[in-house]
Parts: sequence; structure tokens; C-alpha cells
Amino acid sequence: MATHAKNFRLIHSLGDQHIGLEARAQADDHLDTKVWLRLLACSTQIEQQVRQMLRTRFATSLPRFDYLAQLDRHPDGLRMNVLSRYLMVTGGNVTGLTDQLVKEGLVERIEDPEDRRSWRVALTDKGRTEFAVMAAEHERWLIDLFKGLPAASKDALYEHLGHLRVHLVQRQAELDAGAQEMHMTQSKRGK
Amino acid sequence: MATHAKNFRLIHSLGDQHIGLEARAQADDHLDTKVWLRLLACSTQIEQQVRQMLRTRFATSLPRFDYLAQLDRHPDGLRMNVLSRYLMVTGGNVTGLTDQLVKEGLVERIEDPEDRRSWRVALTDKGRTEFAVMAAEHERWLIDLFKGLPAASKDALYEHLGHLRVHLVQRQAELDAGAQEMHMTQSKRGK
DNA sequence: ATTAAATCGTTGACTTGTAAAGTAATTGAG
DNA sequence: CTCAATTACTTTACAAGTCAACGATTTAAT
Repeated sequence: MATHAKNFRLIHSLGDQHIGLEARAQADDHLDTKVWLRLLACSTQIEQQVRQMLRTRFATSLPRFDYLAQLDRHPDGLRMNVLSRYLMVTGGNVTGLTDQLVKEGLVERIEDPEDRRSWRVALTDKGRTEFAVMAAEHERWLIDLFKGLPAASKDALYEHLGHLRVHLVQRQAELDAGAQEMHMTQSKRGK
Repeated sequence: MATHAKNFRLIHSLGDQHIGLEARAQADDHLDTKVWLRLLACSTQIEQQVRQMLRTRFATSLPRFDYLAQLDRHPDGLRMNVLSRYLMVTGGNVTGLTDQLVKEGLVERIEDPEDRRSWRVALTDKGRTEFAVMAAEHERWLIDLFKGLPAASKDALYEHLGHLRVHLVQRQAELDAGAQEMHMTQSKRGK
């Protein structure tokens, strides 16, 4: 059957040198590099599928979905500042997304009485309702995507990605601290 | 010391509900969703750092680096078609990147005598030389980034991400086959 | 109390990505 | 052989991200 033949060719190709972004990882690459490329390949592939589904099913995008998801966790709203850190994007980007979502009536900007520079963004009722629908379906997509992967693999991935996450946050903090240190010594040099 | 205090706060916050994109994963989310969000968070975080380094050290970007990396693996060049699949981006995007890299003299378009629709792109000598420098440093960054993560975690990640990758390719093939099937039955409906 | 520095959100110029439509060349069914 | 479908790349319009510079406000050092 055609289906089977195609599957076979694709699966078999995993034994070869070419599997997308990972192609550049070969025997001569360091393990760290190989882990990173494999991580990136998995992430990109899932991302593409989720993006596609959000577009076709809800005429929306992953960044918008992530934005709403963060606000959904914070019924009192978030300062744009904080939101940009959670989303791991720059402030300018959050400004743009906020403009869109406000225009669509899913989100509102609320003045912060304590700091007049600052805005707080929060879901509107409409935003909360629409997000709930999308989130439910989003979860079904993922369950379907992972269906057939052994539970042990999922557990192991969850576990070890957790370690990696902690490690990365630590490294980031070390870097930030180093930059901070450098900045301070530079400031005091004039004394 | 300020450094220590800052580190402590950041690391400690991992026990709380907020660690970036992963914030939206909580107890009520399905394991599959949590694995995905954690994967995405790790991937994004590493990506940001690599992007930053490529920019400050080499005034270039991750997409350009990935593009050159693919060509470096293929001394005879690649059809743009194939390259876009390896990079997991659309053809239009490859056209744009190619234009840039050709203008910068890192890459050349070569006519394909067998198919006049088609181009083959390959590294120039300059491109090959410059890429070698970047690739070496890129690897050092990653080694540094992963330094301190237990080797066992790296191995486990590499292993399990491999399973995930195979699984995703299979699922994708099933989807494609399904779409193909549907397309065929539609075509034959007129018979 | 003054003022320098840091912070908050916005803006603008630019890059990178997508989707959809277009052009040109190739393939294949009848 | 012919013509319809497919394929390869390009183009266009737009979404989403970056960085750097800016005005307004707050913080903090003197």
C-alpha cells in the first residue's frame, strides 16, 4: 500500500544522515551540540503543527495563544514588563501584540495607580471565554500528537528537561550576575 | 553578596509557579502538554543565547548559520527545494536568505542542467572558511552552556529526544498519508 | 531638594518567517 | 502528442520578532 511505502521510506531515513535541522549533527560534533540540535528539531516540528492548527481552526497564532495563556493564569492581570519576561520576548513585541488583542476585544489595558509609567493587561470576559475553548482543543492536539509514545519516554523527557531548565536558569543568572558585576566596577572606576 | 542573592532568588523561583513559558503548565494540564511546554521553554532559552552570541560575535543570525551549516554538510550543494525541507522553513524564506548570502558572497546559485526550473546552492570558498570559524565557536558556546549538567542527563536527553523525533516523523507521515489518501479519493470521485 | 540614573512602555527600522498567488518548466494520462 | 497537473522557485503582503533610541516617570545618591 502506498501509505506503508511512504512511511517506511521516511522512518528508514532516520537511520541516514538527514533528519532536518539535525542533519548538521554528526559523529564529529560534541554531545552538547547534538543534544541542542535534536532539541531544536523536536521543538520546531511540534511548533509547526500547533501553529498550523491554531491558524486553521481558530484563525490565530501561537504568540497570541501564549499571550492569552499567561493572562489566563493571572486573573488580576500582569504588568507588560513582567509579561514580556514570561513570554521570553522583548517589550516592543508585547506592545504590538497587546495593541492587536485590545483591538480584538480579548484583552484590556488597565492603568496602574501606583506607577504612572506602567500598564496592567488583563483578559476581558470575551478573552477568557475564547481562550478556554482554544486551550481545551490545544490539549487534545498534543495528546494526539504524543499518542503512541511510551509513557516512560514522556516521563523521562519531562524529568530531564526539568533538570536542563534549572541548569539553564542557573547559567543565565551567573551570566547576568557577571554582567552586573562588570557594570558596577565600570561605574566606580571614576572614583 | 549581591550576586549570590540574585542567584538565590532566581533559582528558588523554580519551585514556584512561574518559570517563563512553562508558567501555563500546572497540575491540571495533561502530561503531554507539560512535556511540550517544558521542551519549548528549554529550546527558546538556548536559542536566545545562541542568537545573541551570533549577533555580537559575528554580526549574523541563527537562520543564516543554519543555512550555511546545511550547505557545509553538502559540498556539492543542495537544491533549494531540499534545503527548505532540511531547514523546516518555506521556500519563500529560502529565496530571501539565498539572495542575502549570495550578495555577501558566502553562497552561490548554480544552474541545474537537468532541470531548468531548479537551482543548486553551494558554499563559496569564502563561505566555507567563514562558517568553519563560526561553527567552532558555536560549539564552544554550547559546551559552556551545558557545563555542569550531569553527563547522565545529557545522555538521557539525547536518547529520549531521539525517540520523540522518530515518533513525530511517524505521526507526520501518517498525517501526510491521510491527506494524500483524501486527495486521491477526491480526484477519483468523478469516475 | 536636586539631579543623575534606572525603569516602563512606545516607536521605528530591520530581519525572519508564513501563506497565497504567479511564472516557468517538467511530467504523465489518455 | 497534447494538455492538465505538478513541481521549483519567486514575489507580495503581512505577522512577529529583534534592537536601539525616545519621552515620561520613578528611584536614589548627594
